[in-house]
Amino acid sequence: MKVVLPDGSDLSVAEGATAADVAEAIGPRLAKAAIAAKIGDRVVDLATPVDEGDQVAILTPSSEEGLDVIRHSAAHVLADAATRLFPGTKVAIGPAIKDGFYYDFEFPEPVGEDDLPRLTEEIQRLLGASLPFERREVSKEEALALFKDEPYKLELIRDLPTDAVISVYRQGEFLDLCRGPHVPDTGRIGEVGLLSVAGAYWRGDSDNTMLTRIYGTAFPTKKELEDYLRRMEMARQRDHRRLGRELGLFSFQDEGPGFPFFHPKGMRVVNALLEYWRKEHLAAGYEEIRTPMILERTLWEHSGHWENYKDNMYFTVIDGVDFAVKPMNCPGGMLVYKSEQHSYRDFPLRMAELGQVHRHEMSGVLHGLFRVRCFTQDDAHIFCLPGQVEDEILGVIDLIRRMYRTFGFDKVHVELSTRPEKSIGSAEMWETAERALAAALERAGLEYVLNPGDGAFYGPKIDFHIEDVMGRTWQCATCQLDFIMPERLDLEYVGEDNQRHRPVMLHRVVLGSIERFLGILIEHYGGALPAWLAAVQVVVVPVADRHAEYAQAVKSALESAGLRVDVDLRAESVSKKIRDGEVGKVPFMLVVGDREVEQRSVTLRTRGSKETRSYALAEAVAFIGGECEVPGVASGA
RNA sequence: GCCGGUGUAGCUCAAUGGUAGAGCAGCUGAUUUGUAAUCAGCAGGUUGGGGGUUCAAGUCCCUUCGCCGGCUCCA
Repeated sequence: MKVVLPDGSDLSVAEGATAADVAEAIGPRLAKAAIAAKIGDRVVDLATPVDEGDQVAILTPSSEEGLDVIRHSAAHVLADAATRLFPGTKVAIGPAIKDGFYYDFEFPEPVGEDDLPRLTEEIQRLLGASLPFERREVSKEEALALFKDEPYKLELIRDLPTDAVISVYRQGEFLDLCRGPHVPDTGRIGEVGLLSVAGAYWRGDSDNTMLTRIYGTAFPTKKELEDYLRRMEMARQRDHRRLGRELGLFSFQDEGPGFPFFHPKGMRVVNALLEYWRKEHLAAGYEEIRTPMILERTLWEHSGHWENYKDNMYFTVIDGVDFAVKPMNCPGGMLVYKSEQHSYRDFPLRMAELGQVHRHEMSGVLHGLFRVRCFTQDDAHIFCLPGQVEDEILGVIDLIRRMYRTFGFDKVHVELSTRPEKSIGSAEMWETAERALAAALERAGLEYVLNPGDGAFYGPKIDFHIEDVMGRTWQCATCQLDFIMPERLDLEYVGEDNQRHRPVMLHRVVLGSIERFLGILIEHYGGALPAWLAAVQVVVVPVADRHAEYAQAVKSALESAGLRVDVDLRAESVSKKIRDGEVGKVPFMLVVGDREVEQRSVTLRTRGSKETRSYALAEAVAFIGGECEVPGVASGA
């Protein structure tokens, strides 16, 4: 009989052959590397028989799918080790995930990070034993009997549809309910490392039991595992919380959990970022407004926030009247809109607001600048005619992509989120809004993923995810279409027909949260921000005290050009000052000594490079000034 | 919020239940330095807060606060 290989060629194999036989027939090296196979779209065990005409691909650990198989198998070995070391342990689930795997357990005694070395040792012993993975298909009754002492497995089995094929895998002493596939034996898993222990609810529901989750990862070779651990360590080195402190940008205090404090250098960066932001928004036809932090409760009741968002809001009482601290800027922006009459001729009206919002996040989710309780949204509300909606969305998409490219975020992936359970407005309104967003995406030629039920409570949204240098993705920009709040807050405009109409409103952010975006940038650049964003752009390094006066003159010249400059007058060696400048991620350092004083010049050293170059002072100011120029469209000046 | 971990000087970390220490940073002084750490000295602490056990607590117990990791990528 014949099977079809991925390159389209046919391969003859004996009747009753398995995927492993196919691998063998292709070549001994492939057979050795093979860990699973793909028949059609199905990933299967190597022991799976193939049929006449099947599309067969052999999986090795070098593919994503192959890695998933070895990691999922590693999870089973972890469960084997855990149940051996801690008798009485109940097992839950253990899938492969991005970059690794986990397994959830209910242990009879507390198990923590300290137990990982023992578990790792046991895993290594099991890997060395090359225990075969044996698959068996069983009836539901048999499955229930096999797992009678495993409450979580029983729950899973009971939830399976009646016609489901139930398979179990055994390796060593460990039997697990599992769809598979797995590697042929534990000797084929490669190198396994356990990473961390954490709590996790059974099925992610906080009403359920808290289980102990052990995270790990597996790679075909020790080298790859070590590379991975090194990359993790690199990401740890780039942690914005650490860099933020070391670079003196911001801090967190016990007195304000989740509320960041920005220090002078942090504000320099924020202000540079906002300068860029304002340039882009001015050019894109936005006006800027600012609305109050605290507004009356009744407003939030009208807008629907009270009903849908009050668990995340902070409240206060002023002169016996209930007020709320704003968690979003839209109602305030809409009051600005309502403060005067509008004509269709005003549209589209683009009102931006760098609005600081407060949201009561659960204490356990706070995380540096990434998840805070107080942040600045680069918000805007666009009021327009129904017929202008698509063009406005396209304009927003264009602005988002242009601004992201400035930071090297060239890859963007897009999601369209639809009506959530908790929401307001009629079904028709939602349908119209969802269709409009989809249409704009089609016109922009952007591919997107549908994310049902993840929209805001007042309307569907398009989310933009960026990818940083370490391959992590972040949702930042969002563009939401809202027919509902204009209705609830009774917004109007006078149309061409001299009648009153309801405007359509778009909510959108580009950077999302200024604080979070800064955190992303810090990690993306490893603290070495582009010169235009750097808190200190230039350090002037006098060689000896007698050069201090000239160094100050150099500083003044640079500052006159609008640059952020420090001069290092400490009685330290040049080497020490250079080192501190490098550690401080300063883009440019200017060394001035006898030579420079005499020639009215400077010697420039650029961050990360040992090479130096001499400039006349005026040339240096022009050059560095150019390098530090805030990007963006020319403001016309 | 929940589970686990953790909390010692500004930072990174030491200290069998028995006198709280080091490096860096800071300050003072000396040094005047040419591209990633000059030398010396000084100062720095209610060991997160509160309570308890003990002759004795940084260390053990309780409680509270902060921080760190995690809380469906579904056998």
